[in-house]
Amino acid sequence: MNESKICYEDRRENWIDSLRSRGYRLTEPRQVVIDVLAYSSRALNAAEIYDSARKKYSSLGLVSVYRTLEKLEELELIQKVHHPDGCQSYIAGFTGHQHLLLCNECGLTAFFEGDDLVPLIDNVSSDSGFDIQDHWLQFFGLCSNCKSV
Amino acid sequence: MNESKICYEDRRENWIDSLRSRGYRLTEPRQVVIDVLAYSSRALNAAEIYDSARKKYSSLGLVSVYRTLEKLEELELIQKVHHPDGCQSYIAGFTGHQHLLLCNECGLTAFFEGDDLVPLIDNVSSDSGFDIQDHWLQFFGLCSNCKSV
DNA sequence: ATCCTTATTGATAATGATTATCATTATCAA
DNA sequence: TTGATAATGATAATCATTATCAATAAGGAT
Ligand SMILES: [Mn+2]
Ligand SMILES: [Mn+2]
Ligand SMILES: [Zn+2]
Ligand SMILES: [Zn+2]
Repeated sequence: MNESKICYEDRRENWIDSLRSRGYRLTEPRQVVIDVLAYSSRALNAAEIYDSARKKYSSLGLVSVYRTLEKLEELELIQKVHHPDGCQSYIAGFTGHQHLLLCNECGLTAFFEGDDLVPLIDNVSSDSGFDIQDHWLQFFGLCSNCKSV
Repeated sequence: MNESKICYEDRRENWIDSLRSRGYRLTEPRQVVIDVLAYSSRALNAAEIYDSARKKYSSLGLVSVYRTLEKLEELELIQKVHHPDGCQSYIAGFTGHQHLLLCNECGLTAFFEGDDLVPLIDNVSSDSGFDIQDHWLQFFGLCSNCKSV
């Protein structure tokens, strides 16, 4: 039994439930977009999702991809991924306090947690006079597959 | 004597010297763009720079703003600032190992250093199998002016 | 100081990504 | 099954950025 497959399936169910409980209708365009993104381990932009989802549902319109992304982002089920060469791709949203880890080679995305920035934030606060409210932290590197090639 | 003014003036000189030593000509469009950005404590996008620089040089073309930004970025004198609502604005580049601190209210940008992420990077590396090469760290909050209002 | 080469410019058109419009279709509660 | 209307795909519009090109101006050579 594949552990990660179960996780992806749960994610798909959760996204669909969230849409429905918000009163949004469950349509085929939304389903195929969700099927692509909920199972992806890489961040995908609208065009990539469109290409992939059309293999299952060829009459899908690109505009519906944008509209579905908008809904999923509004419900905080997905989030934009910022990257040196583009900030318009999406991946599943964080659960709890997590940050992103991105493979520079294949784009694989992973989450990590356990950062403790409190001492640094205290120092920077008193040095700068800022009241620091949020932080972005993101790691880049090579995933285990790509580093061994 | 104003300390920060001297710093901005040095930055301006440095950018102009860098352009010239790279063989680029020193033109009025480039000078007014540099004058805006080198003295700015907020990240600015092309349109904002255009509006501001035209007050000094009204025949400036928007395209020349883009072209100048391209050159300055190529020379690593400026850098893009990623922000929840836009990633096309620029600020002076880092000197050494620095990170950004942004005011959510007025956009004031400051630099900080002194982060030590090595222990975290070691943990995440062994947990994930990634070879971590780079990191992005950015703080958001309220600057000393905005927090007291 | 005057030429001359050519990098640079601004006006304009083209591109590409995202968003708005609208008649048609499909969802889902009644 | 029906009906109100949310959602769709086709299409057009918008917006930011990039490409084209003839005219201009920077700056080294004379
Ligand atoms: Mn954190
Ligand atoms: Mn750092
Ligand atoms: Zn990889
Ligand atoms: Zn970004």
